[in-house]
Amino acid sequence: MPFSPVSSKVSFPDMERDVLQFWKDKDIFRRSMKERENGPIFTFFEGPPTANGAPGVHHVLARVFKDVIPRFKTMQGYQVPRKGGWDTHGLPVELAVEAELNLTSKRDIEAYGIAKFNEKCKESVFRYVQDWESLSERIAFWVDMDDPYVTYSNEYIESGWWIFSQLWDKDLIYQGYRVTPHCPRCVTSLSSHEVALGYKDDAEDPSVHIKFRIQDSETAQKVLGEGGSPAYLLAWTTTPWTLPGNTGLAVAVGARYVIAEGPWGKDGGTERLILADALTDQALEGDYKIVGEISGRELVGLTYEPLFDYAVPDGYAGKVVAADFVLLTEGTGIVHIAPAYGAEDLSVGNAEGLPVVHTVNIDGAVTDYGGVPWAGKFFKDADPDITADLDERGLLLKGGTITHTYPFCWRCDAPLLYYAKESWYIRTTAFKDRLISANREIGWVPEHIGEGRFGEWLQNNVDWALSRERYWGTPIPLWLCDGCGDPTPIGSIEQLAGQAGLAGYTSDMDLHRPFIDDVTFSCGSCGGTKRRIPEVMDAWYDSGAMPVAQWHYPFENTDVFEQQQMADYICEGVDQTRGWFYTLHALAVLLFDRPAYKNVLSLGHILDEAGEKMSKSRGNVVEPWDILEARGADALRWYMYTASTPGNARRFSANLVGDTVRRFLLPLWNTYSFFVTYANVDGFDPASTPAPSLADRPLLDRWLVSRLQGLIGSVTDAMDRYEVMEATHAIESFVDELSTWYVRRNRRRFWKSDNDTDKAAAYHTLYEALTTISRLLAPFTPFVAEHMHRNLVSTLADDEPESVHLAEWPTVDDTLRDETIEADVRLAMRLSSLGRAVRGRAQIKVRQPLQEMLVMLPGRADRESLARIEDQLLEELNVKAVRAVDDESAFLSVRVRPNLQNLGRRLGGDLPKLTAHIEGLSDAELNTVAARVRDEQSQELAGFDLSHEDLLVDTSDRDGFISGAEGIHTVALNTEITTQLEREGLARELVRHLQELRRTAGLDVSDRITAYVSGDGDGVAGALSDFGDYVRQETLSVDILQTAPGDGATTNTVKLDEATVTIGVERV
RNA sequence: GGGGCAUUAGCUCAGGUGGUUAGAGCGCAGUCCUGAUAAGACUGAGGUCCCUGGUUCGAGUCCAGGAUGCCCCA
Repeated sequence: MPFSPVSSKVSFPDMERDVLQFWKDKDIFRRSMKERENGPIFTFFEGPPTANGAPGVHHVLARVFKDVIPRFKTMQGYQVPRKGGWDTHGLPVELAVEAELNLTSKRDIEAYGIAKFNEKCKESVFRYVQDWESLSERIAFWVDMDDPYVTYSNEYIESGWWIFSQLWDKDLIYQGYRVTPHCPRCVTSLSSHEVALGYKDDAEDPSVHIKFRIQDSETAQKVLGEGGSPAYLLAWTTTPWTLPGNTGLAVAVGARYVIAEGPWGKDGGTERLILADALTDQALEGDYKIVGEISGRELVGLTYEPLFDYAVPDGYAGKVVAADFVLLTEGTGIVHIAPAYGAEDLSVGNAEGLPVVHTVNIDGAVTDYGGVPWAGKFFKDADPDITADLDERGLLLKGGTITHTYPFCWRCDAPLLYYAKESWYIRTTAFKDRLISANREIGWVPEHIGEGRFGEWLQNNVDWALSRERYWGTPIPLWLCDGCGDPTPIGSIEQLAGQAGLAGYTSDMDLHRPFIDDVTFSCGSCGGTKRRIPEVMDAWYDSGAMPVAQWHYPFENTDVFEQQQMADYICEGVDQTRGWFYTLHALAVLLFDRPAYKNVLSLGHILDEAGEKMSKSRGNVVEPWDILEARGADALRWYMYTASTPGNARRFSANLVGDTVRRFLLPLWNTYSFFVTYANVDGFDPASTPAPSLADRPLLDRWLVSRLQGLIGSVTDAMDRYEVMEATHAIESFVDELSTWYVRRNRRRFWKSDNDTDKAAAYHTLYEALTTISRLLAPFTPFVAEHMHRNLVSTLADDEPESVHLAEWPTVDDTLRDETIEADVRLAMRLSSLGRAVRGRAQIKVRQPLQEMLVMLPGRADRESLARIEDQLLEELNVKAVRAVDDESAFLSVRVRPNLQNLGRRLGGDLPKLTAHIEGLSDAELNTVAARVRDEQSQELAGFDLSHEDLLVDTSDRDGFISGAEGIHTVALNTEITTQLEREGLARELVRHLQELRRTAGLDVSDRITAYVSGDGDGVAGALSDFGDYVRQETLSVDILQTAPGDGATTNTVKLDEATVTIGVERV
């Protein structure tokens, strides 16, 4: 027995566990890389997960897509190193530990002790590492986990330092302001997630319209024209406390503004106000008139007197600037800008050179500038004082209150303020154009992300705020002199150790806070002491540094780094667009002037069965382990690949994965099991049974061989384009045709008793298909592919690879392709389907033979095909003859239509003329036209010269005929049943019952029997007299006795053609 | 508020470059097959391709606007 038996009853999870054990025993993963050592390198970057939480289904999604491409490339001969990694730093880790320790603020953390706190963080990040590793193994995600990079290691940090010093040397690091949501009571920044927790819809705030007096200037005169009364810019705000920090006003350049004149002076005198035309009704009351009109563009560049002079630089004049966020739906179309207290304010301010002026301390108290009466008050409490002061000075147009949405601290309920803090930046905007052009070198799947989400993001690039006032992260390697402020960036441990006057350093120290904070050295310029700035890096910096830092470059592994510095392929969820995809890209462009990766697959999110986001709070999270236990990893993987375009969000449930098993894995397995069962019965050994040459094989064999070559081509092509779904869909339809057409149509060839060339051809053909499929499937469903390969290939010959994952990817042999045969079989399938439909409509079951099927085919090629597929149709549809007819007019009416694909472009607007002409033709005329088309002759219609390809001919049923048509093909059945046909039908019926009885009797398929048939009616006797040999042959009956069954027989009573018949079988 | 995606059969989803009668799986109804057999095959019903307008001889497909849902960023 050449092959291990394969039961059609299979537990995929059990089978997979065996395969896993085999991989482990034989070290297949490592060998799959080792054996390609001399192949070209295909570089994959693993985006590191954080192991402080358990992996979920969405991680499985990412990991199976990460896995499939490297497996494919490995089989193509590439060496695909896959270094694993762990992301270990960052705010989420800190927040989890904070919650665990019941700490609620940075003050708490510092009281607890940074060293102890960071120790807890470090412990927590590998809490679920076991889960991650076992899940990865179970789903066959092959990645090197023996030597992963870990972002908290000193080596990794040191590489991060090196990158920092490189950027510093290129003058790409600077200190600036960054606006963050800030709680004045907790004295801490909040993450966006925390901010989202604390919004209140019913916050009541002041709503004030403020007048900014325009300074006299040439520009002002030109814009405003002549006018005696003072002119003001009118702005609106809900945060009067920010007004002392105002350094600019923003307008919309495209909008129309007006000059309104009215009695708005302190003593009722006439004043002129400028505001957006669209908002005059909303903002102004009482008598006023419009005296002029100005475009927003003209306003830009005007200057105005600051409302308060105590905080702004001496002699500073406010500037009118352009901004795209100015709304014309509320306010005045002129927006008050305080760069210290708003993110948009700050970005406009940075772009326009507006100073950042703080008037509130970090604890929320108004700064004491000496003499401000409201100094020291809580910032919100100063609103009335400020408003009153402005009113006093005639700068308040109107005051009031508004109820709107405002964020509060989710912990202490204090109103948040958006507060500009000093922060360290990477000047990515200096490379904006290069970031954009480098992006064009990247292959995005789906394509739209590159131009859309990612491209837009790069277009709107702002400098990367690098520093975090936190604890558990890569310390920023910048030391400043406490005397003169002179900076020293540190690019390596060696450099640090070599500093003069070094203190607090030991060679084996942990580079994290707080230890690194104690390392100081002397300032070369002034003799002062240099201390590290307290901030740590944004954790995204770590992940973006991964191509460099995973190798501890440039301190080690320079050769490896140079080989693998640019990824051929990366893959993550779409949420990484502005995360890892960006930080990789930004650092690569800034450091190396090239993209970090050549191809990127961006995956959509996983939703639950109802289309809702999966989350713990909703309780709709599907556990990957449950599915793996029930259906297996191949099923889960195949579902991920086939269910939807990878970039789209997809719904997910255990049921959907179950469908995959039924639809794909079981038919595949059954085909495999079928082959093995009969190959073992016949002792078929592919090595010792000579393979008949292709020319000696029947048409269906040549079809399958050709079809298989086509499949290899399309799967390879799709995978080269990273179109995983396209590749898997192609395999799916092949397996479907293999199972439902090839195997079904050829079953007899496998179970007949002669061991002839035909049988050898069948075995070899199916064997080649199954072994090729196992290789094509290896990247997608590595388990079932392995099982098939090992059983069908490895065990037979020592020189065959012992694992499918060590085998080579199949390549197309064009000499085996035959388009004609593929067209033949497509036609056979289509005509069979039509024939069955006709039988269904006529209510004549396939078991009943019929005399004749008429087939009307339009093209010469199809008519030639028919001759080659005739025998398939006879058998499949159980008819005695298939006849091609030229003239279907007896049972069909003809329809002629213009071929739009040809004529649309050629005739354009004249097309309706032709359509109308054809519609007006009589049946006879249509038949003439159709006949010419069929003979492939050209003709003239409605004045147009038309070739046979310009017209399409098809048909529809006439009353009283049973026929079926699909597209251009039509079949009709002769439904007359003669006595002979009826007897043959009965014989087949009898065979079926006897076969069933054989099975009930538990007989082996090769057992010979005596059959008994007795009962009333002479139909059966007639059938046996005409078709007794046929029945004997089919049922392996030595004798058919028309008597009551003997004692040893298994019997049954069945209805045969109205008659009741007792049948029996007995082994001889 | 900005950007991106999605919306196609009861459900889950496919549908290069615009082209004739819009497909698959599941479910449903019916039938068949019977040496893959607690499997399998086929047929059928089922569609306002989210809405409105535009471009075009022709729009599920291209353009504009809108609706709903999701994601990212404010």
